[in-house]
Amino acid sequence: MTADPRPGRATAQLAAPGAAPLAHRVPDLGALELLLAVARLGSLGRAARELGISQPAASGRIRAMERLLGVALVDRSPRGSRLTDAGALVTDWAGRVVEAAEAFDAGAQALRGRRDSRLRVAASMTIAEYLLPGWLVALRRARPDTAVSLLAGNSAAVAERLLAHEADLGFVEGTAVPEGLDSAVIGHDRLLVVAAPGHPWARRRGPIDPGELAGTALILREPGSGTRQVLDAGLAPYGGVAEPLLELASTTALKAAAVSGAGPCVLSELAVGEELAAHRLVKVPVEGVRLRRDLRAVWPVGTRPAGPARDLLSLTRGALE
Amino acid sequence: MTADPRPGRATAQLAAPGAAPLAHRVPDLGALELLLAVARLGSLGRAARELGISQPAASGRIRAMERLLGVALVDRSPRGSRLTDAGALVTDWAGRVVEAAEAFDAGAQALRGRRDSRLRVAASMTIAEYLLPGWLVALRRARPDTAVSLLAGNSAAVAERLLAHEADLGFVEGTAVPEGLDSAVIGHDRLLVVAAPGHPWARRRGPIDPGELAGTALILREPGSGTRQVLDAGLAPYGGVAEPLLELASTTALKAAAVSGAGPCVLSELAVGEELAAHRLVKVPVEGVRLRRDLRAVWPVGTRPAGPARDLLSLTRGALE
DNA sequence: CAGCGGTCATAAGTACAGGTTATGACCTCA
DNA sequence: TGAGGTCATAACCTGTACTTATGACCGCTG
Repeated sequence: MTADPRPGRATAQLAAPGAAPLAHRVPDLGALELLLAVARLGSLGRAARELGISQPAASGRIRAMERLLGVALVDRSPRGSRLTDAGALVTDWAGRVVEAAEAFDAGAQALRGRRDSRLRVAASMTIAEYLLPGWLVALRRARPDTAVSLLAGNSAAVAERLLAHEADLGFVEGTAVPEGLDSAVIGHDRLLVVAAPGHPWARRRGPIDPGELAGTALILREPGSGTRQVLDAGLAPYGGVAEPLLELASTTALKAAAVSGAGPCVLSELAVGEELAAHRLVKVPVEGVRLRRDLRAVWPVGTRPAGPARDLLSLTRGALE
Repeated sequence: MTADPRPGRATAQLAAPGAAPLAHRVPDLGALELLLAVARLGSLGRAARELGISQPAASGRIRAMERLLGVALVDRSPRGSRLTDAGALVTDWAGRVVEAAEAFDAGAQALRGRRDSRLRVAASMTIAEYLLPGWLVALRRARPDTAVSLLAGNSAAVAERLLAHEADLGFVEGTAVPEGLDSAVIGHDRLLVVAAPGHPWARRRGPIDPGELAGTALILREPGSGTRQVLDAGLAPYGGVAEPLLELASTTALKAAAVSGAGPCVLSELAVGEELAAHRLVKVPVEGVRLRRDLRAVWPVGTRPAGPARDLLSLTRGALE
């Protein structure tokens, strides 16, 4: 991924908010996990046992977390521990962090997976980034001993792996299905125009029209990337996209630039769920242009997905609109 | 928070998947933050400087993370570091964890907030749990030096604080606006029926009807809680809700029980976004009954929200459907 | 009432992860 | 060729989080 072309600028704004690194103000994952266990089991000792640590360790960790947050989290009594009101809130927030960490873990395990793993998945970047981790968490719950390996690349690479029998199931986005593959549409992905809440476009009343979009300098992925192709095609009738404001090579960099207020940006709705919910980015409605593509599961013609591949495929069905 | 009434059972299933605690398989928050900084800045040294640590520390941490994940994450070159393909994937997953941690931090800071803070917010549990952290992250970006304090309770408690001038802005869910308060609807919340993917209801073709829902033993919040009231009211024409399968006092416990397959469960759509996306729970369509309530911002009559309260209020507008 | 089984807290000792500074190797560019 | 950037290695330090051992408290039960 290319470095941000203007290192100092966008960066400073992003790094500003907390000053001190996040890690010093947020308990570590172990502590959050422990808190969830305490909430669920109603006892420090039992929670400790579940996580494989001693009771005093658990006691100390919770206390450290309470000191860090400056709030009592659990009411200790001689017959168990219950969450305080504040503890209930904190526990829910902790749950979201742990869920994200589980998705991370599921993805990481698949990434590390050896060549001889049971289920070998090849997926396009967008799907691998935003959808697969969730599916893998679900798959691991359903089939705990399925080892998955993951290879991420573009459509051509996915097709190549499948046809070489180096992957059992593939996922691609885009309009055309590569030669030699059967496919099933499992969902759709729309491109959104988003901007920081402070940007003029965020305050507009009505939607913008394609001509205006085409005439504005945007923050975009590099030409040739999936999202860029869809945008180019969609805006071709209106003169094509204008010279980009910035061209970045990763979705993360794109979002960081947009959040920092560099300008409006176009990317997959899958990539910005969190940012929209947290109101760090705002959706800008666009009228009269359909920026949308299919998400497909693919496999070599003839070989109906079976076993774990079939399980994973059925998980993805109906998971999306 | 009530402890899970059947400690061993539901627990074992939940704890099973990874065996080893998550924290040992996922890098800590500091490492994830560092990785994001490297991705953004294109250099280990610069990332280290941004986080206030030395360059060798950053180098070592990234290396430790690569060893943990078993994958090369960055390509080091004498003129900077770029992410590998795998690194780009991991960085995106890391971004989601860090985002969740930021929301946690924003909430925690507000919770700890002293009485004399600038903006004092009182909110109902559901809003405090699922929406406020995101808004606070956004608010901190817009107004970095606004200190916020948060008090969570039921509608009556929120009203009390506002009328006693111990809070500047409140958020409540439910149909009736407490006496003496002005309000603005900022969104809606629907109750969903959800079940584990393995549950029979998850495989149904058509929607279930209210009579069947009323006749089935469900996992519910305790009577008197906001979600329970809405459900009771909605199902009253059909004979009211059946004797619950389980009655739990926290949303987290509810979800844990449902995920573990104990049975279908009814809760706010706000609470299950993650679980639905990860396919750990499945939405069960219900026909002919409207389980929905308004989410409102409230303040004492006469006192139009001003200053930071006004900022926060405007953030919430249009953030939801 | 004594004693058992459960809770949590405290204390003392150890191990290691992550930090530091100092230094060196490598590349690029003026 | 030397200056300025990159990253890696080495030796050392420190604090955190763990361990085990113990004690205080509560409630149930014989």
